[in-house]
Amino acid sequence: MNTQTRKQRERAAREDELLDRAYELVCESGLVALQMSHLARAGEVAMGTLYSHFSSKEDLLLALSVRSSTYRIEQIRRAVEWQERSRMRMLAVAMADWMFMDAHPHYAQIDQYAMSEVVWERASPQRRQDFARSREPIGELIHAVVRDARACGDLPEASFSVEETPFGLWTMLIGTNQLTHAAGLLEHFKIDKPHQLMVRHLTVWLNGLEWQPIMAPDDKALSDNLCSRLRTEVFARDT
Amino acid sequence: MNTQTRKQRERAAREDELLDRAYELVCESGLVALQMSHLARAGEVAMGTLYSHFSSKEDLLLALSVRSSTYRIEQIRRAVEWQERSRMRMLAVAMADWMFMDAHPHYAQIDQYAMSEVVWERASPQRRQDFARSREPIGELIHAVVRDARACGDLPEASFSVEETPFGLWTMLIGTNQLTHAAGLLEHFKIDKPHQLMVRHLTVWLNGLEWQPIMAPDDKALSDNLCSRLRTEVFARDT
DNA sequence: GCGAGAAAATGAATATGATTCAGAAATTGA
DNA sequence: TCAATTTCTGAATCATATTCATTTTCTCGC
Repeated sequence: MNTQTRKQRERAAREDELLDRAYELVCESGLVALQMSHLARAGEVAMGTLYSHFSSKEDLLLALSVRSSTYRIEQIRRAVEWQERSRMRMLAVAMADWMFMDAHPHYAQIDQYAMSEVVWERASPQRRQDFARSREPIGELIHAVVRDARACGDLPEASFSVEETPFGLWTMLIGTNQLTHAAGLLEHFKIDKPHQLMVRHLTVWLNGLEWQPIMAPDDKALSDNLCSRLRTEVFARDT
Repeated sequence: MNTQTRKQRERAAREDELLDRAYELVCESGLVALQMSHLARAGEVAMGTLYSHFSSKEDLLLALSVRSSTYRIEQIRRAVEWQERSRMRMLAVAMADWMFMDAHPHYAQIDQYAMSEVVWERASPQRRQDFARSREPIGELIHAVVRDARACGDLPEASFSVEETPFGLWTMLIGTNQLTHAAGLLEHFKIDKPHQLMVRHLTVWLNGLEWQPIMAPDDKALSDNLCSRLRTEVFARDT
């Protein structure tokens, strides 16, 4: 435990502190209004120090997105560890993500913005790699569910590799999130509750994969029931 | 045909001209490098004139996205008018969109960026409405396919309304596009050809809807065949 | 504990680029 | 033709991200 590491730890702690402050600022006045000088003031550091942590504003935003992974992972882990059949757990993963975004709309917004090429390209390569790595555990958790499902025969062997299987879920989650952020657009197309609708389409998709037990996508009671069970059994006592 | 309308037409023509130039600039040096002053120079107008057309840079970007609708619609119309069973046409819609994005990656990028809250919020309310309206025909085209499918019994009556039915397709398209723009991320998760993979997941989803005739998602030959038939029969002689 | 050298922090100055607006030019209508 | 109105102009302004010459703090051999 030499000096070097202590310094590094302190530095990491401050970076975390700065990200906390940045997130607070976003919550207070919105992502559009986030300014580096405000963050420097809020974090009680000079501009130069701020820039020694984040190579650009975009780098900071991607760092925020990296940070959100921790919370997401925690939610998803609970969903995956639920004592239920694999298909329910898969659906729970989607709900976990949704509940995360519902509880932290600003993270949802930042995540979406960070993945636009404009931000992605201006962030440092290091940060981009951090981002990819920070999401790895989510992949692993979900892949484990796929493997379980295959092992117990709930999910037939298909041409999809384990890695390819969750792609449909992933794109629906991201697509729904993106549509949600264009205020007024979904209303225009008579889409009322995008997340609920997404869950129904996920049910359709799971049926298409022949993931047992097959469910009726119009079983609203089941979906509501699942949702409330998740809230009480899996995500109890959360923010 | 009084003076007023002629003037309005001229104004609209210039706006179109400016959008042409803006798109060219994006193609030449990228979205990140797009500058209002460059556009003013390229379009041979003063800054003030530029701002009389677009209330902000973000407004311009959303206008570009609106403009891309025209091209998208043309592609999708062809797909929808294809002389095939409804399910094939639905898949063709997705491919049309993909082919559009493949042929115009910069529009794909702009569309995605424009739908981030940061851009969306800073664009004028008028432009946002224009955007929603510009996408309406796409909705109508797709809804027509759903109605056809229902009418001829290819798609069973389900709890989804006609408007709700394409949501799964829509989110997969948007989600795939977004993931594609975060360079390196998909590679990190061992996803090789996102668009092809998306088509396979769409097949799964269509199967889940019980949209006849049911197809095997792993039928690579079929997917490739569909793709090449589309190219020759539907989108022949395109950019 | 002391001081030279290295590392880190500072924030005023700079740079970039979006946006404005007072005046110039063009158009309209009597 | 010309006063009123509309449109256009681009230099000036403003907002902010980013830099870097100085100052401060830390490290370590003596």
